[in-house]
Amino acid sequence: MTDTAVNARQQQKERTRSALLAAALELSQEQGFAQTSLRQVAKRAGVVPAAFYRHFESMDELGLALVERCFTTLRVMIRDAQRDPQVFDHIIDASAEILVAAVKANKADFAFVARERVGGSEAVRAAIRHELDLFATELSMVLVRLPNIDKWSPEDVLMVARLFVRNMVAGAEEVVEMPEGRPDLEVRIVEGARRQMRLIVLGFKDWRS
Amino acid sequence: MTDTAVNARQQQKERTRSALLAAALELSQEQGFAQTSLRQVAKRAGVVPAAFYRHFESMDELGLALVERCFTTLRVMIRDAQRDPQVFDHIIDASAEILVAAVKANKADFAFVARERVGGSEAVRAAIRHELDLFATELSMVLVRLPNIDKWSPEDVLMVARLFVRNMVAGAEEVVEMPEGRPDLEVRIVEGARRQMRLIVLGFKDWRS
DNA sequence: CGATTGAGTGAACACATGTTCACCAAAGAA
DNA sequence: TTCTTTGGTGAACATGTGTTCACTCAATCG
Repeated sequence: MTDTAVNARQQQKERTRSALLAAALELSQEQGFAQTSLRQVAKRAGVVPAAFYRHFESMDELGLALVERCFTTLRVMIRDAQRDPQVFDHIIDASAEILVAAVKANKADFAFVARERVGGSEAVRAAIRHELDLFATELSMVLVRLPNIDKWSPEDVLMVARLFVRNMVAGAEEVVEMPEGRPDLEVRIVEGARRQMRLIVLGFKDWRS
Repeated sequence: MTDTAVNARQQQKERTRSALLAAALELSQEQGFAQTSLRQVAKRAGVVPAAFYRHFESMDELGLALVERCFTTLRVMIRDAQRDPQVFDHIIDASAEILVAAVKANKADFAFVARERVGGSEAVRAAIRHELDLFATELSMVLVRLPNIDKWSPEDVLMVARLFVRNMVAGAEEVVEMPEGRPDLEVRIVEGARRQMRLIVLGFKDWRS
């Protein structure tokens, strides 16, 4: 048999595994991951508590799987955005809108990352920080191709990449906390984020050391 | 009797109240406020669980009291720093060191604010966000006296104030998460924060609209 | 086909939680 | 002094928790 066989056994297992992940993500959005219990997750996934252990050793392991899944989603999105040349040309002006659109489309994922980045368990926190660091490194490889920056030292490029990531996370937090059905607030957030990005970029050409 | 009378009754009450607050702050630092139970707080404060209710209606109310206390501490610190004219003259270069020193001196308070700002209960989160907004407003009144900025629109000044507060919070988070006894990491954080601030400031003179 | 594997069950456990209640003893008021 | 107020006690409660165990029964294997 092929390893992507229509193996009903594995298929069913994968289905309840995603049900557990989805349930955990939902509950995290409602009350935070740390306040979410194994039993709640199992119940919402339509499964008995003991069955949880067939898929994860503990809630911590479930949390790490969730982090991984969120960042894969996120990474694909950023990659697609970068591929669009029009976006790359106006990277600063566009990035604010892209961010808001991305966050809105995957609100649950971003909410999880934003909340558990600082509030969650030690293991989950460390995993998220690591992923964000990776992000900053990737971003610095994009930034180094921008005018003015191309002559900076690698440390400075990384510094400004971190500054961007930090403000993206903060922007994501704002969108996540945004009440439902308030498009006026949304444009305010986009506008504020864009201005902050532009202000930062303005300093590029005068940066030394 | 005067209202600051050596009233043994009130005195004792106030003492166990602070014991409860201190216990809650300690436990928050170890495991997060949301994961801290009423019984744990009572036990560490050396009191029976039922006694908790003589001081707070719920853990949520205790959390709000903690937020208030943290920000009063913080406000005093910033006010003292502003009063020093030497600091005000080199506000940007100094602010990074001040921040790190302040965070290190009141690590528990800052850790609480940083964590519960996004991970805590709805009520606690709202309270912290409100206090931080107040902070940004206060800061904008300081910033408006700086060269270049004095002609900006009020919205733009507030925007840059928010940018600063956001990065201060992020810097505080870094210090809080910093492992014990790693002074090398500390200077890296100070240096990084200072560079980011300087980069932002560089944009001031070219800002328009 | 019969044997085996393994995802999901349901009950039980030992414990921690928030909240209540009647009670106590000391501080303060009369 | 006696009476009242009140911060703190200890026991009890109902409920939610993580984890275990022997079990079923359908999909898979030989």
